[in-house]
Amino acid sequence: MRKASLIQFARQVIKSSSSNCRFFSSSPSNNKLFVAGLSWSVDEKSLKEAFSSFGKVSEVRIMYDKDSGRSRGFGFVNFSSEDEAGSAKDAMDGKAFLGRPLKVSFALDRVNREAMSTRHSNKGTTFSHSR
DNA sequence: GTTGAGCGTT
Repeated sequence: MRKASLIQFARQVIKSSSSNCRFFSSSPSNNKLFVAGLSWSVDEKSLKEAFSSFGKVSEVRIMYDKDSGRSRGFGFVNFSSEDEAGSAKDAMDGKAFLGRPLKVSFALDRVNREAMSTRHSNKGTTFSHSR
């Protein structure tokens, strides 16, 4: 048996069980990585360049503050495979990036954009009529 | 010009 097969086996169990994946894997997410401890001057392309060295980065999302426009100091990195995500996490977690110790862990899937807004079917009232 | 644990749409 291979250790890679163990991961694939875990994924099948995750797909089979809707929410019990926490018991089979230490990672709540497969290829989504939560990156914190960043400097406030770090942007998405910098993190992508840093993490793409360990694997194929599919998406990089850094959270910014809408009140000040500056970065909140944390973000998310999506990898093409969980193996690369785990390698990047194991490699970048605890290391330093732009002068600050990096904190990398698996991300919690907070929301799916596909199921986000579809509730605007309510079109009976019109606020534009206020005068 | 600032600050420093965290899990999301800026």
